[in-house]
Amino acid sequence: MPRPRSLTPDRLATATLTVIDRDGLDALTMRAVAKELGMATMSLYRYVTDKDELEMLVVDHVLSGVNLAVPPGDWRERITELLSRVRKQVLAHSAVVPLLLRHRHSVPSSMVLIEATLAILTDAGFAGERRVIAQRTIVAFLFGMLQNEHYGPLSGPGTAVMAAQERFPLLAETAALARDVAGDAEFHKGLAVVLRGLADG
Amino acid sequence: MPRPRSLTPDRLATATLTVIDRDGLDALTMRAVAKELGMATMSLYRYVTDKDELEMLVVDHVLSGVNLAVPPGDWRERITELLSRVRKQVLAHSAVVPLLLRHRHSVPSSMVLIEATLAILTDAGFAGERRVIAQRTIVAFLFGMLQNEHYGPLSGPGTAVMAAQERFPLLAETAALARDVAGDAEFHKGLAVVLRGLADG
DNA sequence: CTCGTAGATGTACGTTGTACGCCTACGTCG
DNA sequence: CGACGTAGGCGTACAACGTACATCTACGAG
Repeated sequence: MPRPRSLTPDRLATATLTVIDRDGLDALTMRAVAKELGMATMSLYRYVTDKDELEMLVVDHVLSGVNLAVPPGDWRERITELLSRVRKQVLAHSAVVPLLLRHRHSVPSSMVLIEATLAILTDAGFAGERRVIAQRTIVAFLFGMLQNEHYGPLSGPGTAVMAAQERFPLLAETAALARDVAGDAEFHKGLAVVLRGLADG
Repeated sequence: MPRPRSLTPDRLATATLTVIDRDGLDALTMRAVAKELGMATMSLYRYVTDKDELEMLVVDHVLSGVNLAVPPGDWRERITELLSRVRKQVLAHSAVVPLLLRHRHSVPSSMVLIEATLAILTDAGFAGERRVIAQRTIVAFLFGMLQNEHYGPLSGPGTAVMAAQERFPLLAETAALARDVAGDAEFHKGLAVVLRGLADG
């Protein structure tokens, strides 16, 4: 009846994502988002109950950008395609990774994502507890790997430090090798391991 | 020469962990830790440069509690034993999980843990890039699964919500099944999948 | 006993999330 | 077409946080 809303959840999520992408996660404050939208800080609270809900909006927005319609084919290729799309979408906004890890269980789009994964698995003959384990293992790998890539990329300084550790010879040797492994290759080869294990189970 | 230090890093980490275990992660403030130690807030800064370093101290302390001397035997059993110990140790302080995810790449004890894993893998004949992938995949699984268990345990309310989703039939069916899967079983069966995939590679 | 050094502390400031109360613009109804 | 009630928008204010800074103090070495 009264004054209409001037913001959509999507617009709010987009503005928040803009702030994060431009200035980093530390710069994500209610004041910064409000300024980005050209409105007063407290006005945001007409749309979210607190900052956590704003963060969930962003996470949901990012995950919603993934195209879930993977072409038919071998189930392993389909899972690989789906997860690659998620990874690509996430890496396009890498500063949101910490938020993703925290809120992925609470956003609607993650249910959509899980349903898509389960559809592929079901098509491939997975059922019952075996499907539960498959689903959870795949998701654990996906987000574990995103975490690896975000906090400790093989090409990053951490690997260099490890390569110089005389106290840990295997670590040093492995880290030296790892510096030449691209993130893409790491992800796909790791995923291949998981999928092979699923196929043989 | 002058006044000796009254705190060891270990004592600082223990006090911090006490606060976290007792009052939760939100209650982790410099003031709370100082009170726990019976000293002034600013005194902590003689031992850490900022709060992040305090958090790393805790993470390192927790991971250091893992006994890395796994008995000889089949490499898959050895990896399973090692990861189970890490998991057990972490679940004994489950409120630190978010800190663990954030800081695990920056603490010394994680290098020790990686070295131990690499030793088992090397014994089993893993080498070169294959060992790099194996290591990273195992770690991704471990922390991805801990994340799963912490933020969205199969026995938790999230699963109940999913089981009631009419819009997502597969999700609902799978979630209903999942409620009966214990965390232990989930972890071990998922790990078995990963290890099988590694063996066949 | 004295002294220099580094540990311990108290105060204070800037930043954050957000509770609260007021003002205002709009859709609806007379 | 005008008055009204409702919900959106906003400004102020506050408590809690991390931590910079200046000061005081207790100890080991001489």
